[in-house]
Amino acid sequence: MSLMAEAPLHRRIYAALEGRILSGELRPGDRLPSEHELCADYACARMTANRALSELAGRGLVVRRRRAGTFVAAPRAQSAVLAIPDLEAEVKARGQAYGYRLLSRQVRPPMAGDAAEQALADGGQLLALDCLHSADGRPLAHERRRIALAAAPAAEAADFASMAPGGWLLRSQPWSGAEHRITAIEADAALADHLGIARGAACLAVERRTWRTDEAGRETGVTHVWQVFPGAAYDLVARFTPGRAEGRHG
Amino acid sequence: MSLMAEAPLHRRIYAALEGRILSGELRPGDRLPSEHELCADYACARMTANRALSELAGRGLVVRRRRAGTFVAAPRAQSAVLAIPDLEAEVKARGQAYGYRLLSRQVRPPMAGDAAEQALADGGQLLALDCLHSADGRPLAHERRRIALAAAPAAEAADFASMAPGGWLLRSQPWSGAEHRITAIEADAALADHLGIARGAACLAVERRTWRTDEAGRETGVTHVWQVFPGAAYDLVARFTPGRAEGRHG
DNA sequence: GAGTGGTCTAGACCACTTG
DNA sequence: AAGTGGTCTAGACCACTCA
Repeated sequence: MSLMAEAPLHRRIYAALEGRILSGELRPGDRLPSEHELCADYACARMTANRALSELAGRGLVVRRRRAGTFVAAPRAQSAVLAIPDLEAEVKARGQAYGYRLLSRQVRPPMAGDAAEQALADGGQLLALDCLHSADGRPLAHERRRIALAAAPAAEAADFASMAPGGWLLRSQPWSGAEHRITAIEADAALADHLGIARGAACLAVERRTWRTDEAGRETGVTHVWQVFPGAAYDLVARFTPGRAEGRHG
Repeated sequence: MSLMAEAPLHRRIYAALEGRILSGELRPGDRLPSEHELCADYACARMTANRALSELAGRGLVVRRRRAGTFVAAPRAQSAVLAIPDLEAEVKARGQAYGYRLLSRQVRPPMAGDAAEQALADGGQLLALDCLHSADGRPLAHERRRIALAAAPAAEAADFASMAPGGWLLRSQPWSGAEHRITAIEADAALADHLGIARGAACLAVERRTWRTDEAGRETGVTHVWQVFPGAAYDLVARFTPGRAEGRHG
């Protein structure tokens, strides 16, 4: 029935096995055909069958064990690909006018009581920015940004009065890992004022920590940001598939 | 210096190239060595170099174009792997006592005004559940669950008075895709009562839609759930790496 | 001990695309 | 037209581990 007969053989094998797993015909713990059996079934070389099975394993749908065989992976994990967009690109992609305003800028050492700043700067200087993003003139997010100047010295000369730090960092600073924390908070007086909402209104807060790993495997903090969105104005959307998360960005 | 000399060759090639990208030595748009050049550099067969480059492409770090070559991918996308755990497993993993209570259960057709229910049931019957999850006796989440009985007929006989529907569905119902929507809301009177918080308090709301794709590529809705967490009691954490998202679930 | 997956080789043909 | 990646073959040796 399918018009996909032109697909590469390794992909057809992959798709056939994936279909049997996703449909429930093969259940967690069930054994898949061995590479040898697939070679016979599809009249192909072992590398071709291997590639299909390896890709299933890479996506977490199956587990491969020497001597034992290939098995459908455990109860499918709940992991999702969450798109956390660059705000400027996101707003423009929706056809709205993007606005940006720098509220404050300081170069200073980390504050004594702030563990996050201490961890980021590790004794060095910090660039501390507060700024506001808007879409079609309506406040979209308040951003509290900290950049470790030891890791990104060029940030000190960058013109963050006219350019949001997120996009600049993304374009110019390599990074190797990051962590998000998403939570709901109530707007305090300052946030309510900046975002034009009632004090106590529910907001979505996204905290992001970004680091770089050097050759020796040591992690160096690059930036730390808290973005707060009015709850009514912003959703985060995540798509996911069984097993290891998979998705396109863009 | 590294003690990783025992790693497979394709992985060493992969790691070397990944390091040059993540360190910033190779910048977006830069060209990587061709497969032929890597063969010469590492004294290996072309398939081995191909595997390293293919894996980089699979993770979104590079883009490969015939005749042109392999290039560092565009400005690294902001996509993260978000772990959205099965609540029971998550609570128990934290060493807390998990509690579950069914608040209401109905088998009925979709409600006239509810587009989400219409889309899920498509004329068929619906199992509508409201329930409450708790950790160490404190309310953790209110769950409003809808299950399409056409897609999961076994749900009608399942004992959701003593067992949360999420885990049962995950274990017994195959699925092929899902979508999350995360937002901040203020607790209404009923939510405040169930969760033991003040009316108007900020809450994290996670809406999840899960579907199954059949052989013909048609999507059939399986379940739709809204989970609401007290903002102060729950965070979602996402980890990510440049390019295509990658992560472990567990 | 036998069968599995993990890796690798040294070729091959093809499609595509770009210089 | 030439060089690139995409795919595939028909072998090979090894490590592991389960029966």
